[in-house]
Amino acid sequence: MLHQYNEKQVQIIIVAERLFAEHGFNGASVRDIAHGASVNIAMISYYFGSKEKLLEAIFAYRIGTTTIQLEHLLAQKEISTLNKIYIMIDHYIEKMQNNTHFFKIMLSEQIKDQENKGLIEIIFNSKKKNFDLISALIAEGQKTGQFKKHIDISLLVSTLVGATNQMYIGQQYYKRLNQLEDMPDDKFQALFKKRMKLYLKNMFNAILTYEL
Amino acid sequence: MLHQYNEKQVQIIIVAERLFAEHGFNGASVRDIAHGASVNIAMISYYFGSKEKLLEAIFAYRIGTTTIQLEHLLAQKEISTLNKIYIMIDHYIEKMQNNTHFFKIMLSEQIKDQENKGLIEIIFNSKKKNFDLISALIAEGQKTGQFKKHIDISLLVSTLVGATNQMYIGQQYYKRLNQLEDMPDDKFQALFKKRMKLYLKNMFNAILTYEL
Amino acid sequence: MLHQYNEKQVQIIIVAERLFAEHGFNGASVRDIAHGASVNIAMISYYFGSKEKLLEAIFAYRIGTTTIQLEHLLAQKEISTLNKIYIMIDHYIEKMQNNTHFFKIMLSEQIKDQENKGLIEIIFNSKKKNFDLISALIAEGQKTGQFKKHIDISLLVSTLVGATNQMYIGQQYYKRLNQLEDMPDDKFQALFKKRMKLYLKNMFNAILTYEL
Amino acid sequence: MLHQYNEKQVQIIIVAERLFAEHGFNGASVRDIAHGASVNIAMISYYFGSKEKLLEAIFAYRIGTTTIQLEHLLAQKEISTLNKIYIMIDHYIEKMQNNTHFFKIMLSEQIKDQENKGLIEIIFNSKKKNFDLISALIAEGQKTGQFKKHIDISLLVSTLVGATNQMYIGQQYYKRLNQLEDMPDDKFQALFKKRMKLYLKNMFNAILTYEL
DNA sequence: AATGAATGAGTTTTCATTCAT
DNA sequence: TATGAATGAAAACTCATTCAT
Repeated sequence: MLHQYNEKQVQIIIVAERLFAEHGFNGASVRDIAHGASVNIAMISYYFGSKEKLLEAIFAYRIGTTTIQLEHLLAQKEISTLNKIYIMIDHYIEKMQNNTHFFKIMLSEQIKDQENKGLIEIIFNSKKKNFDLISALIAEGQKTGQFKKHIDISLLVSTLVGATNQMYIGQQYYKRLNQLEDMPDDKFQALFKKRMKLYLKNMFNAILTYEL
Repeated sequence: MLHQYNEKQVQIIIVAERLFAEHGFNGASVRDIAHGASVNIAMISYYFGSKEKLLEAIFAYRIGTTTIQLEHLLAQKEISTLNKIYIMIDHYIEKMQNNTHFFKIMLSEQIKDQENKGLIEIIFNSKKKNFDLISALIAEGQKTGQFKKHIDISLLVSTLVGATNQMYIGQQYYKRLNQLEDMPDDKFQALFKKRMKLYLKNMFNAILTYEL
Repeated sequence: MLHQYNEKQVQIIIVAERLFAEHGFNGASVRDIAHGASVNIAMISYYFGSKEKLLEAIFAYRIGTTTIQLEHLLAQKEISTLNKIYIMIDHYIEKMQNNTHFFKIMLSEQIKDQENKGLIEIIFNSKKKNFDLISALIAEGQKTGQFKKHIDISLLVSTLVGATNQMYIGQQYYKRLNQLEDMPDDKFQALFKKRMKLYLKNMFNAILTYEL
Repeated sequence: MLHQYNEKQVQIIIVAERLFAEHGFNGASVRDIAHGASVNIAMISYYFGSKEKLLEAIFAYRIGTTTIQLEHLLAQKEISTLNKIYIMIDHYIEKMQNNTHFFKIMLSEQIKDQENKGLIEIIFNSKKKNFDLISALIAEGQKTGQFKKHIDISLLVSTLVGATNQMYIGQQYYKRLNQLEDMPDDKFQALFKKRMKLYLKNMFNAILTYEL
């Protein structure tokens, strides 16, 4: 299951991830990836079999390491359910920021009509894990009466994922629409992240607790 | 401003839109588009100049016709502000469903590092319109005290757009996660749309009115 | 023999001549020519039959009008043979300067392996006329003892044509090699022409009169 | 500086040189060149980067090896200045005959409005070398009083180059104008070369020594 | 007589992959 | 194990010409 990639393979994966994110899967050429990773062109076929398999390798490399730590975090008893939601939001945003490239690829691949069956399964399993994790969390909150009944978990997850992605993708537009173009980029990033977190927490609080 | 495309040009645009959505911009070849539209390959250069320009034409074709009707709808006096929000949500979902391909392309192009400056402007202008429209709406609700203060419009729009997109994109996963695989597709679609609309309306109600 | 070209045809010929000279026959496209002449693309095939025929038309247009005036000039009795040579040189240089484009095309077409049989004949006839004209002139000079015997007329003509062409083509190199780059272009042109004429006259004088 | 081309690259260069000479740069297709050199089409991009770069490679390949031997020849002390001029003429004609294709390309590229800046420099440097070499030679002759004063070296070189090129290019016309069409081609070639050499030597003798 | 639309064959270049070593 | 060389297929685009009107 857990592939062990050697140094050069990881090098290739990192570069490929960036180029796939920046130009799309078809827009990034094996040549460019090889050049970016300072390896011979033939190495990509040699190591991964094909360009498609390289994409899968990226998923295998990134997805393996993710959910576990969150699981542990959420298992802790002394934290309130709502705080766990907040932690999850923070966690998601941080993870997205640290894996921008991968998040973009993941989104891109979901948009397309996926010819690649392998990826569909990988993505489904990842979603399933999130779904189960959050289901448990919501159930916990509902049992204590903190959260309202009848919450569509799938749509709730889509809300978190979709809203966050969209915010992140639309960062530059946010800058312009809110006249923050003069702010230096690192300052803006910090401000933006703060606002996102606050906004999403308020939103989830509202969604989960406010009954019409 | 408003390009008038002839029958064959529209034919090409429709096919290109579908193929760009299904395979990405670089994944769809001019050859395939020409074949799909039953025109000679050279016609695409002849009519649009280049593949990139064809993409821009798709945007020009789709974006021109959109916001106007919504503007009129929201201008009506006898509808309550909250209902206008609901109308907007319905409108967005319907529009998305009727323009799936275009929505996917739009999202795809936002994900990539946009080399195409023309598109960035087109997308920005579209976002600006939505932003202004919703800003006015929210302000209206705030003035009457229905909506809470301090709402980040940009993030709110991102929430609508992102959540809806993500739901729509993840439809097939939704089906599997909620054990609806046996339901015929048209029935599922109807059910899904109903749930989305309901969910989003509740969500927006909560977001806009619930003060911590 | 003498085609009569209408206004639009002449327009096309002028533009084609320039573009063929600047980019070569294959480097200049019918599209560019049509655009440059502000006519419909189809007009070129319509008027001339094909791109190749257009090239022939340029030759027909340019060659028809040339030698006659020189013939008259050289027929005059009161001018000395050597002065006639000088007149011919001046005439050739002026003609070249006023028909740069055509001269370039003519040279270009001679360089290539000529697939176009029509052109070969046209060029041959033009050469034949020059040959005959100069033969008569030289014979005249030889009869009076002014010119030396045994002059290879073909090579002599090649010398005039080739040297002048080469000088003209290499103008910019001349400028740089002789450190005249700061001189304004019109001044340089005048100087260059003056030098060419003087040089060639001296040269021909030497060639024709100096016996080892 | 001096590129080292491998066997296949040289193969391509030789074929490209011929085809560029015969049909012009734009008239010769990469496909034809590849076919002529019995290599895969992609190899041309692979080896040279592009068609234009291939043209530059031809220049690099041909120009590197030329002037050196002439320099040595002219450096010899025991040969009279005039004889050096004769040697130079013989040398130039032989070189032209052995590099017909390249000479044609060189001329072609000078005729066109050169978009290719690289080539301009290459050609200029080559001209500069010839210019310097001949300048020294002429100065030598002038010092001994053999040659007349005030000789425009640039125009003199143009005369040699232009006249010789023009003669060579107009070979077939020469044949017809001098009724030598029945002579077998190899015999004609030999005769023609002999006549050219003799003619040019006489001409240069006259030009350099005959003062009006 | 004149032309906008259309076309098939052509262009150069790049692609992901495989081969020979 | 690793790689420079090589390749066939495909890419987007342009070509000169013709068609329908």
